[in-house]
Amino acid sequence: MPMTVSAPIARLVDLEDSDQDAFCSTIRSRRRISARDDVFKEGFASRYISLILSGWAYRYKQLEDGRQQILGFLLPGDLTEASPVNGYLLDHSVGALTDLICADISHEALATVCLSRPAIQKALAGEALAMSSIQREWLMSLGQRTGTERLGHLLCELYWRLGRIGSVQAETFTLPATQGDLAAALGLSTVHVCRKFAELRELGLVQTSWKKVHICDVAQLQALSCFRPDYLYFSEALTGGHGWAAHGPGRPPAHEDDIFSRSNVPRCRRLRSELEAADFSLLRELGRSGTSHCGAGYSVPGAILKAYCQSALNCRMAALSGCFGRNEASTIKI
Amino acid sequence: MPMTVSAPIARLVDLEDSDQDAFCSTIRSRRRISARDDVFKEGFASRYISLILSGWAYRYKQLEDGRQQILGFLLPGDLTEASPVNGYLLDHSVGALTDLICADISHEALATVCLSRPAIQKALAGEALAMSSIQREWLMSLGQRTGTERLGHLLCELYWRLGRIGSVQAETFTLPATQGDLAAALGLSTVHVCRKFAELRELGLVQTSWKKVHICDVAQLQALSCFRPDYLYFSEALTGGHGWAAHGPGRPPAHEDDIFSRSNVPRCRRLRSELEAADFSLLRELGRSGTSHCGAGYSVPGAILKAYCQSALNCRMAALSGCFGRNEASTIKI
DNA sequence: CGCCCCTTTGAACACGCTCAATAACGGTGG
DNA sequence: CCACCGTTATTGAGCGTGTTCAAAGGGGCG
Repeated sequence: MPMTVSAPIARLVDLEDSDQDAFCSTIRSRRRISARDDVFKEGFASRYISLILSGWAYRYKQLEDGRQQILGFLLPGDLTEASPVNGYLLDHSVGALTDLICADISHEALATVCLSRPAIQKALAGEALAMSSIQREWLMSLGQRTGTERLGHLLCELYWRLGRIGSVQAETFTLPATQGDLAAALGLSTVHVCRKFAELRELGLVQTSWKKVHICDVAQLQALSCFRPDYLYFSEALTGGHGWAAHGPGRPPAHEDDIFSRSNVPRCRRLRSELEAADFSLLRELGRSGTSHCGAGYSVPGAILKAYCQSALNCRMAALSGCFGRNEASTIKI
Repeated sequence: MPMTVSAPIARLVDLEDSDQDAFCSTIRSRRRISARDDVFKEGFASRYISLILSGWAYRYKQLEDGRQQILGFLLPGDLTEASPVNGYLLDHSVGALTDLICADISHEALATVCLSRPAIQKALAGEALAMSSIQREWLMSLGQRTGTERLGHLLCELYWRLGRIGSVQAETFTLPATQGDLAAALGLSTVHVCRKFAELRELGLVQTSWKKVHICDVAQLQALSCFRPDYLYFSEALTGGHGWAAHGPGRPPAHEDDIFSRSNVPRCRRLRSELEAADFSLLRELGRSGTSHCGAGYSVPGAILKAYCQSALNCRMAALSGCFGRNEASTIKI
């Protein structure tokens, strides 16, 4: 079966090729879902399990009066459910945070494969364990952690989970969730999430720009949030790996074939607003100054700028590195 | 295998006799655990699953600085885990809220039985589903519900779950958790739980006395708490049964062979403090007044008093009905 | 009888919320 | 290239829910 399917699941569960093939054979069809549409709706009977191939989704529940709680985020490679039980009524909905592509797996096919492939059965049980564990950690957050800790903890969780699937570069990742979404997840108001983001920024722990989050000091952010990666059940975490180092260089870069690429298009205005006078003098050294179509600015070879950003000499600019297109050879105009 | 084992599991999962026997054959040993001791400790490898035979337990997690969050309550008939995955490190602890008796089940034996008994496999999957669903509902509570709603919702959850196993009589159940425990579960302070209990009492929705909770108006309490029993995955709930009526008369009374019986010993002082002048005149009609060993008081045949209380003519006294010993023939001295 | 745990109550305070206004940004159509 | 629109982010002020600290009372249990 197609590469694009086996890639996400391979990252998640360490299956052999033959098991991966068996798993992929259970896929019935693929769906493309628009951002903010529902993948599954509460109250409906569960008819199949979906594997997220690209994009983000979120589990949520709603009260009659409209209050909404996000119960967890689903990243590429995640399953909407981890046990092939057919027909029960869903107690929560799953919505698409971004446009997304997912593969639908019938319960029956998966159950059958589980019988002949104990490795898959075990992988699913492990998935269920991890999902459940993350839910418990969220309970811990909502019940005991302060606003700052909650936000920091969520960022750490996403940092690790995204790192696992190769979607963190230079300590920076894309966060398609709005502050309103984060508020619904953290049990806070939108305004408060904004303030807590500002606090983390002032502490020098994170930097944000246009749906990108840069973690300046992972260790310190984790300490502040009482975050310990054990509960995610990553082998890297258990063997003492720490942060980026554990999933960095060795892995292939993320295969961004989803809608994220849309927000990767560099926008002149956005980039320029992030830069200060000091940065422009540095840029002048890197490239050749000139006048771009965005007005007065600088044309810098993408590869050079990217290398410069990733050197992390300038922390704030590193946060921008994710904004550049994948084609490093092209010239970036700023 | 012994009745005392099959009874709780039979209530939980609707298994045939032969399946129940198979399930019971997986039980390795029984343990007796003192209140506030741990059944399982976070960080240790999972070596077996425990079935609670009597008493209450609770899942919890702790932060380094001591903050503690209760993640859920385990009632008689509940399993500490619902998937026979061996050897992973536990991400949370399970503590004994009361003295408790539990049966230990080895992962291997259970996994083997699951292969030959699909009904058991399915029952376990259903258990996992229900546990997970309750966790999600708790996330909803902690994230979105106000203090009053949270407390009300928890009481409703316990009312239904206890009713399912026959531990609710006359809309009244034993609640061994202290207000401090409830606070740790609801993400509130002990003081606030106390105040919210007072609020529910003033609203005439519940009544409390010595570890007993009486729900005066289930429907109204559920409405106040945005509680809908669907998520518990009880067939009674799904078929439209409502409250006590669904699990009442037909079922055998709870077999209270646990430490709850300790708090069932009627204490003169306690009972008398709950009564008012009007009650004493009623008591005089029911029994014969006299002088008990607790000072001036009344001797009332237990059966008569119990019947009186259960008639629910006097709501407040109904709350006391659970305080009487099981031997209805004996005379209660008040 | 005395100790200790649990509950209850009061007062001051803080975290987080609501309301409201403004700014920033992306997308769209002219 | 620009103006406009809807969404998202930011900031301020006032307020309310829930917290902390402290003290007193009730009840079980040794």
